[in-house]
Amino acid sequence: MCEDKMDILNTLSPWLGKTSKMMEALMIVQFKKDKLDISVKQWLLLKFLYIKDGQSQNQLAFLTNRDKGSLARLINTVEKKNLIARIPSKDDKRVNLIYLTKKGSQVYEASKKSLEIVTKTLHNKITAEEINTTIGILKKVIDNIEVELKKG
Amino acid sequence: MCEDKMDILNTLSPWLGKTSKMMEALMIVQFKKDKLDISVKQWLLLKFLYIKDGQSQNQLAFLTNRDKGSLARLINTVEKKNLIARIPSKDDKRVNLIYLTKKGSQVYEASKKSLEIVTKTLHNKITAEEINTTIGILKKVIDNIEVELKKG
DNA sequence: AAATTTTAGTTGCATATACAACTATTTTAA
DNA sequence: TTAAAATAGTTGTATATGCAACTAAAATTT
Repeated sequence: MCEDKMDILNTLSPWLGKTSKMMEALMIVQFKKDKLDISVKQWLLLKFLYIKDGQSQNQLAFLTNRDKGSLARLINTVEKKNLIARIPSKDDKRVNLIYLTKKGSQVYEASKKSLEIVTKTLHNKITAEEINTTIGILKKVIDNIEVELKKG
Repeated sequence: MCEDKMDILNTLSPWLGKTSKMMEALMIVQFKKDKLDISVKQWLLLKFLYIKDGQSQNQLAFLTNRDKGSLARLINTVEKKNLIARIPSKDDKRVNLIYLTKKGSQVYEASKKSLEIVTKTLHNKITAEEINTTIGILKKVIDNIEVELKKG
């Protein structure tokens, strides 16, 4: 049956990349239609802040799976657009707490409508069970990698 | 049952990104262990050329799901390492045909061992059927997006 | 055959990323 | 309590990406 010939790197991996890229493209198209001048990565940052305001850069780097340096620059970009603000923590002078500005909050609220449309497109002919199944398998892949990377 | 609350953007999407990122990290670690001085994107380019040598930049951009400008620069980087060479096509003076150099071929051959190790790690507790299921669902997502993007 | 359109590739610009070296501050240990 | 180690964030460097404007060449129209 040749089941052992299956190879995640040659089969699954390209589809993961393509799906991510196309989902991002679709979101960008919708954001542009709705006159939202933000990228998907910027949007994701707003989303985490909308859920919980005043998080440190470190926490946000963890949540967004990003290098802290990379996150610092993403924050620079979004801060220049006046969507977020860095407020130094009083408890720990090393820490910046990041807050949504009024404008940032408004932009995120506005993005919800765009995302609803995108979500509707994505879900055609796909069940919640299928999504859960997929996530379960991806978690197993991630777990395998984490175990391996911890070995050193 | 709340099945209708499922949302690909909030649930599946982060896992796609995280899995891709971690697979890439694992490959980089293995490449470094094996003294291979290439990135995963560079490796992918070599892979497509190893399968079929002498492809145009346009073809390679399509295969790797990249913008042609982005691919041109990726080729610059890999060409500087003397792993590939641009050869102007004689039939069509606009076209560059990209060939693996001897060194490029050797590097790709060497990478196979690294990839075998990575593949072994990834496949722990995962069946071929699960991989196929996942790919099937991702294809449905991609199909939904393609239909939507073609609408304009 | 000349004019137009399409195609292949390059380049400028903005965004995004990882890694490593660095500063400043806080925590832990001696 | 001073020295060492850990932590938060910034910055330099290299890689990578998309979009749009551009050049050169080929294909199509007229």
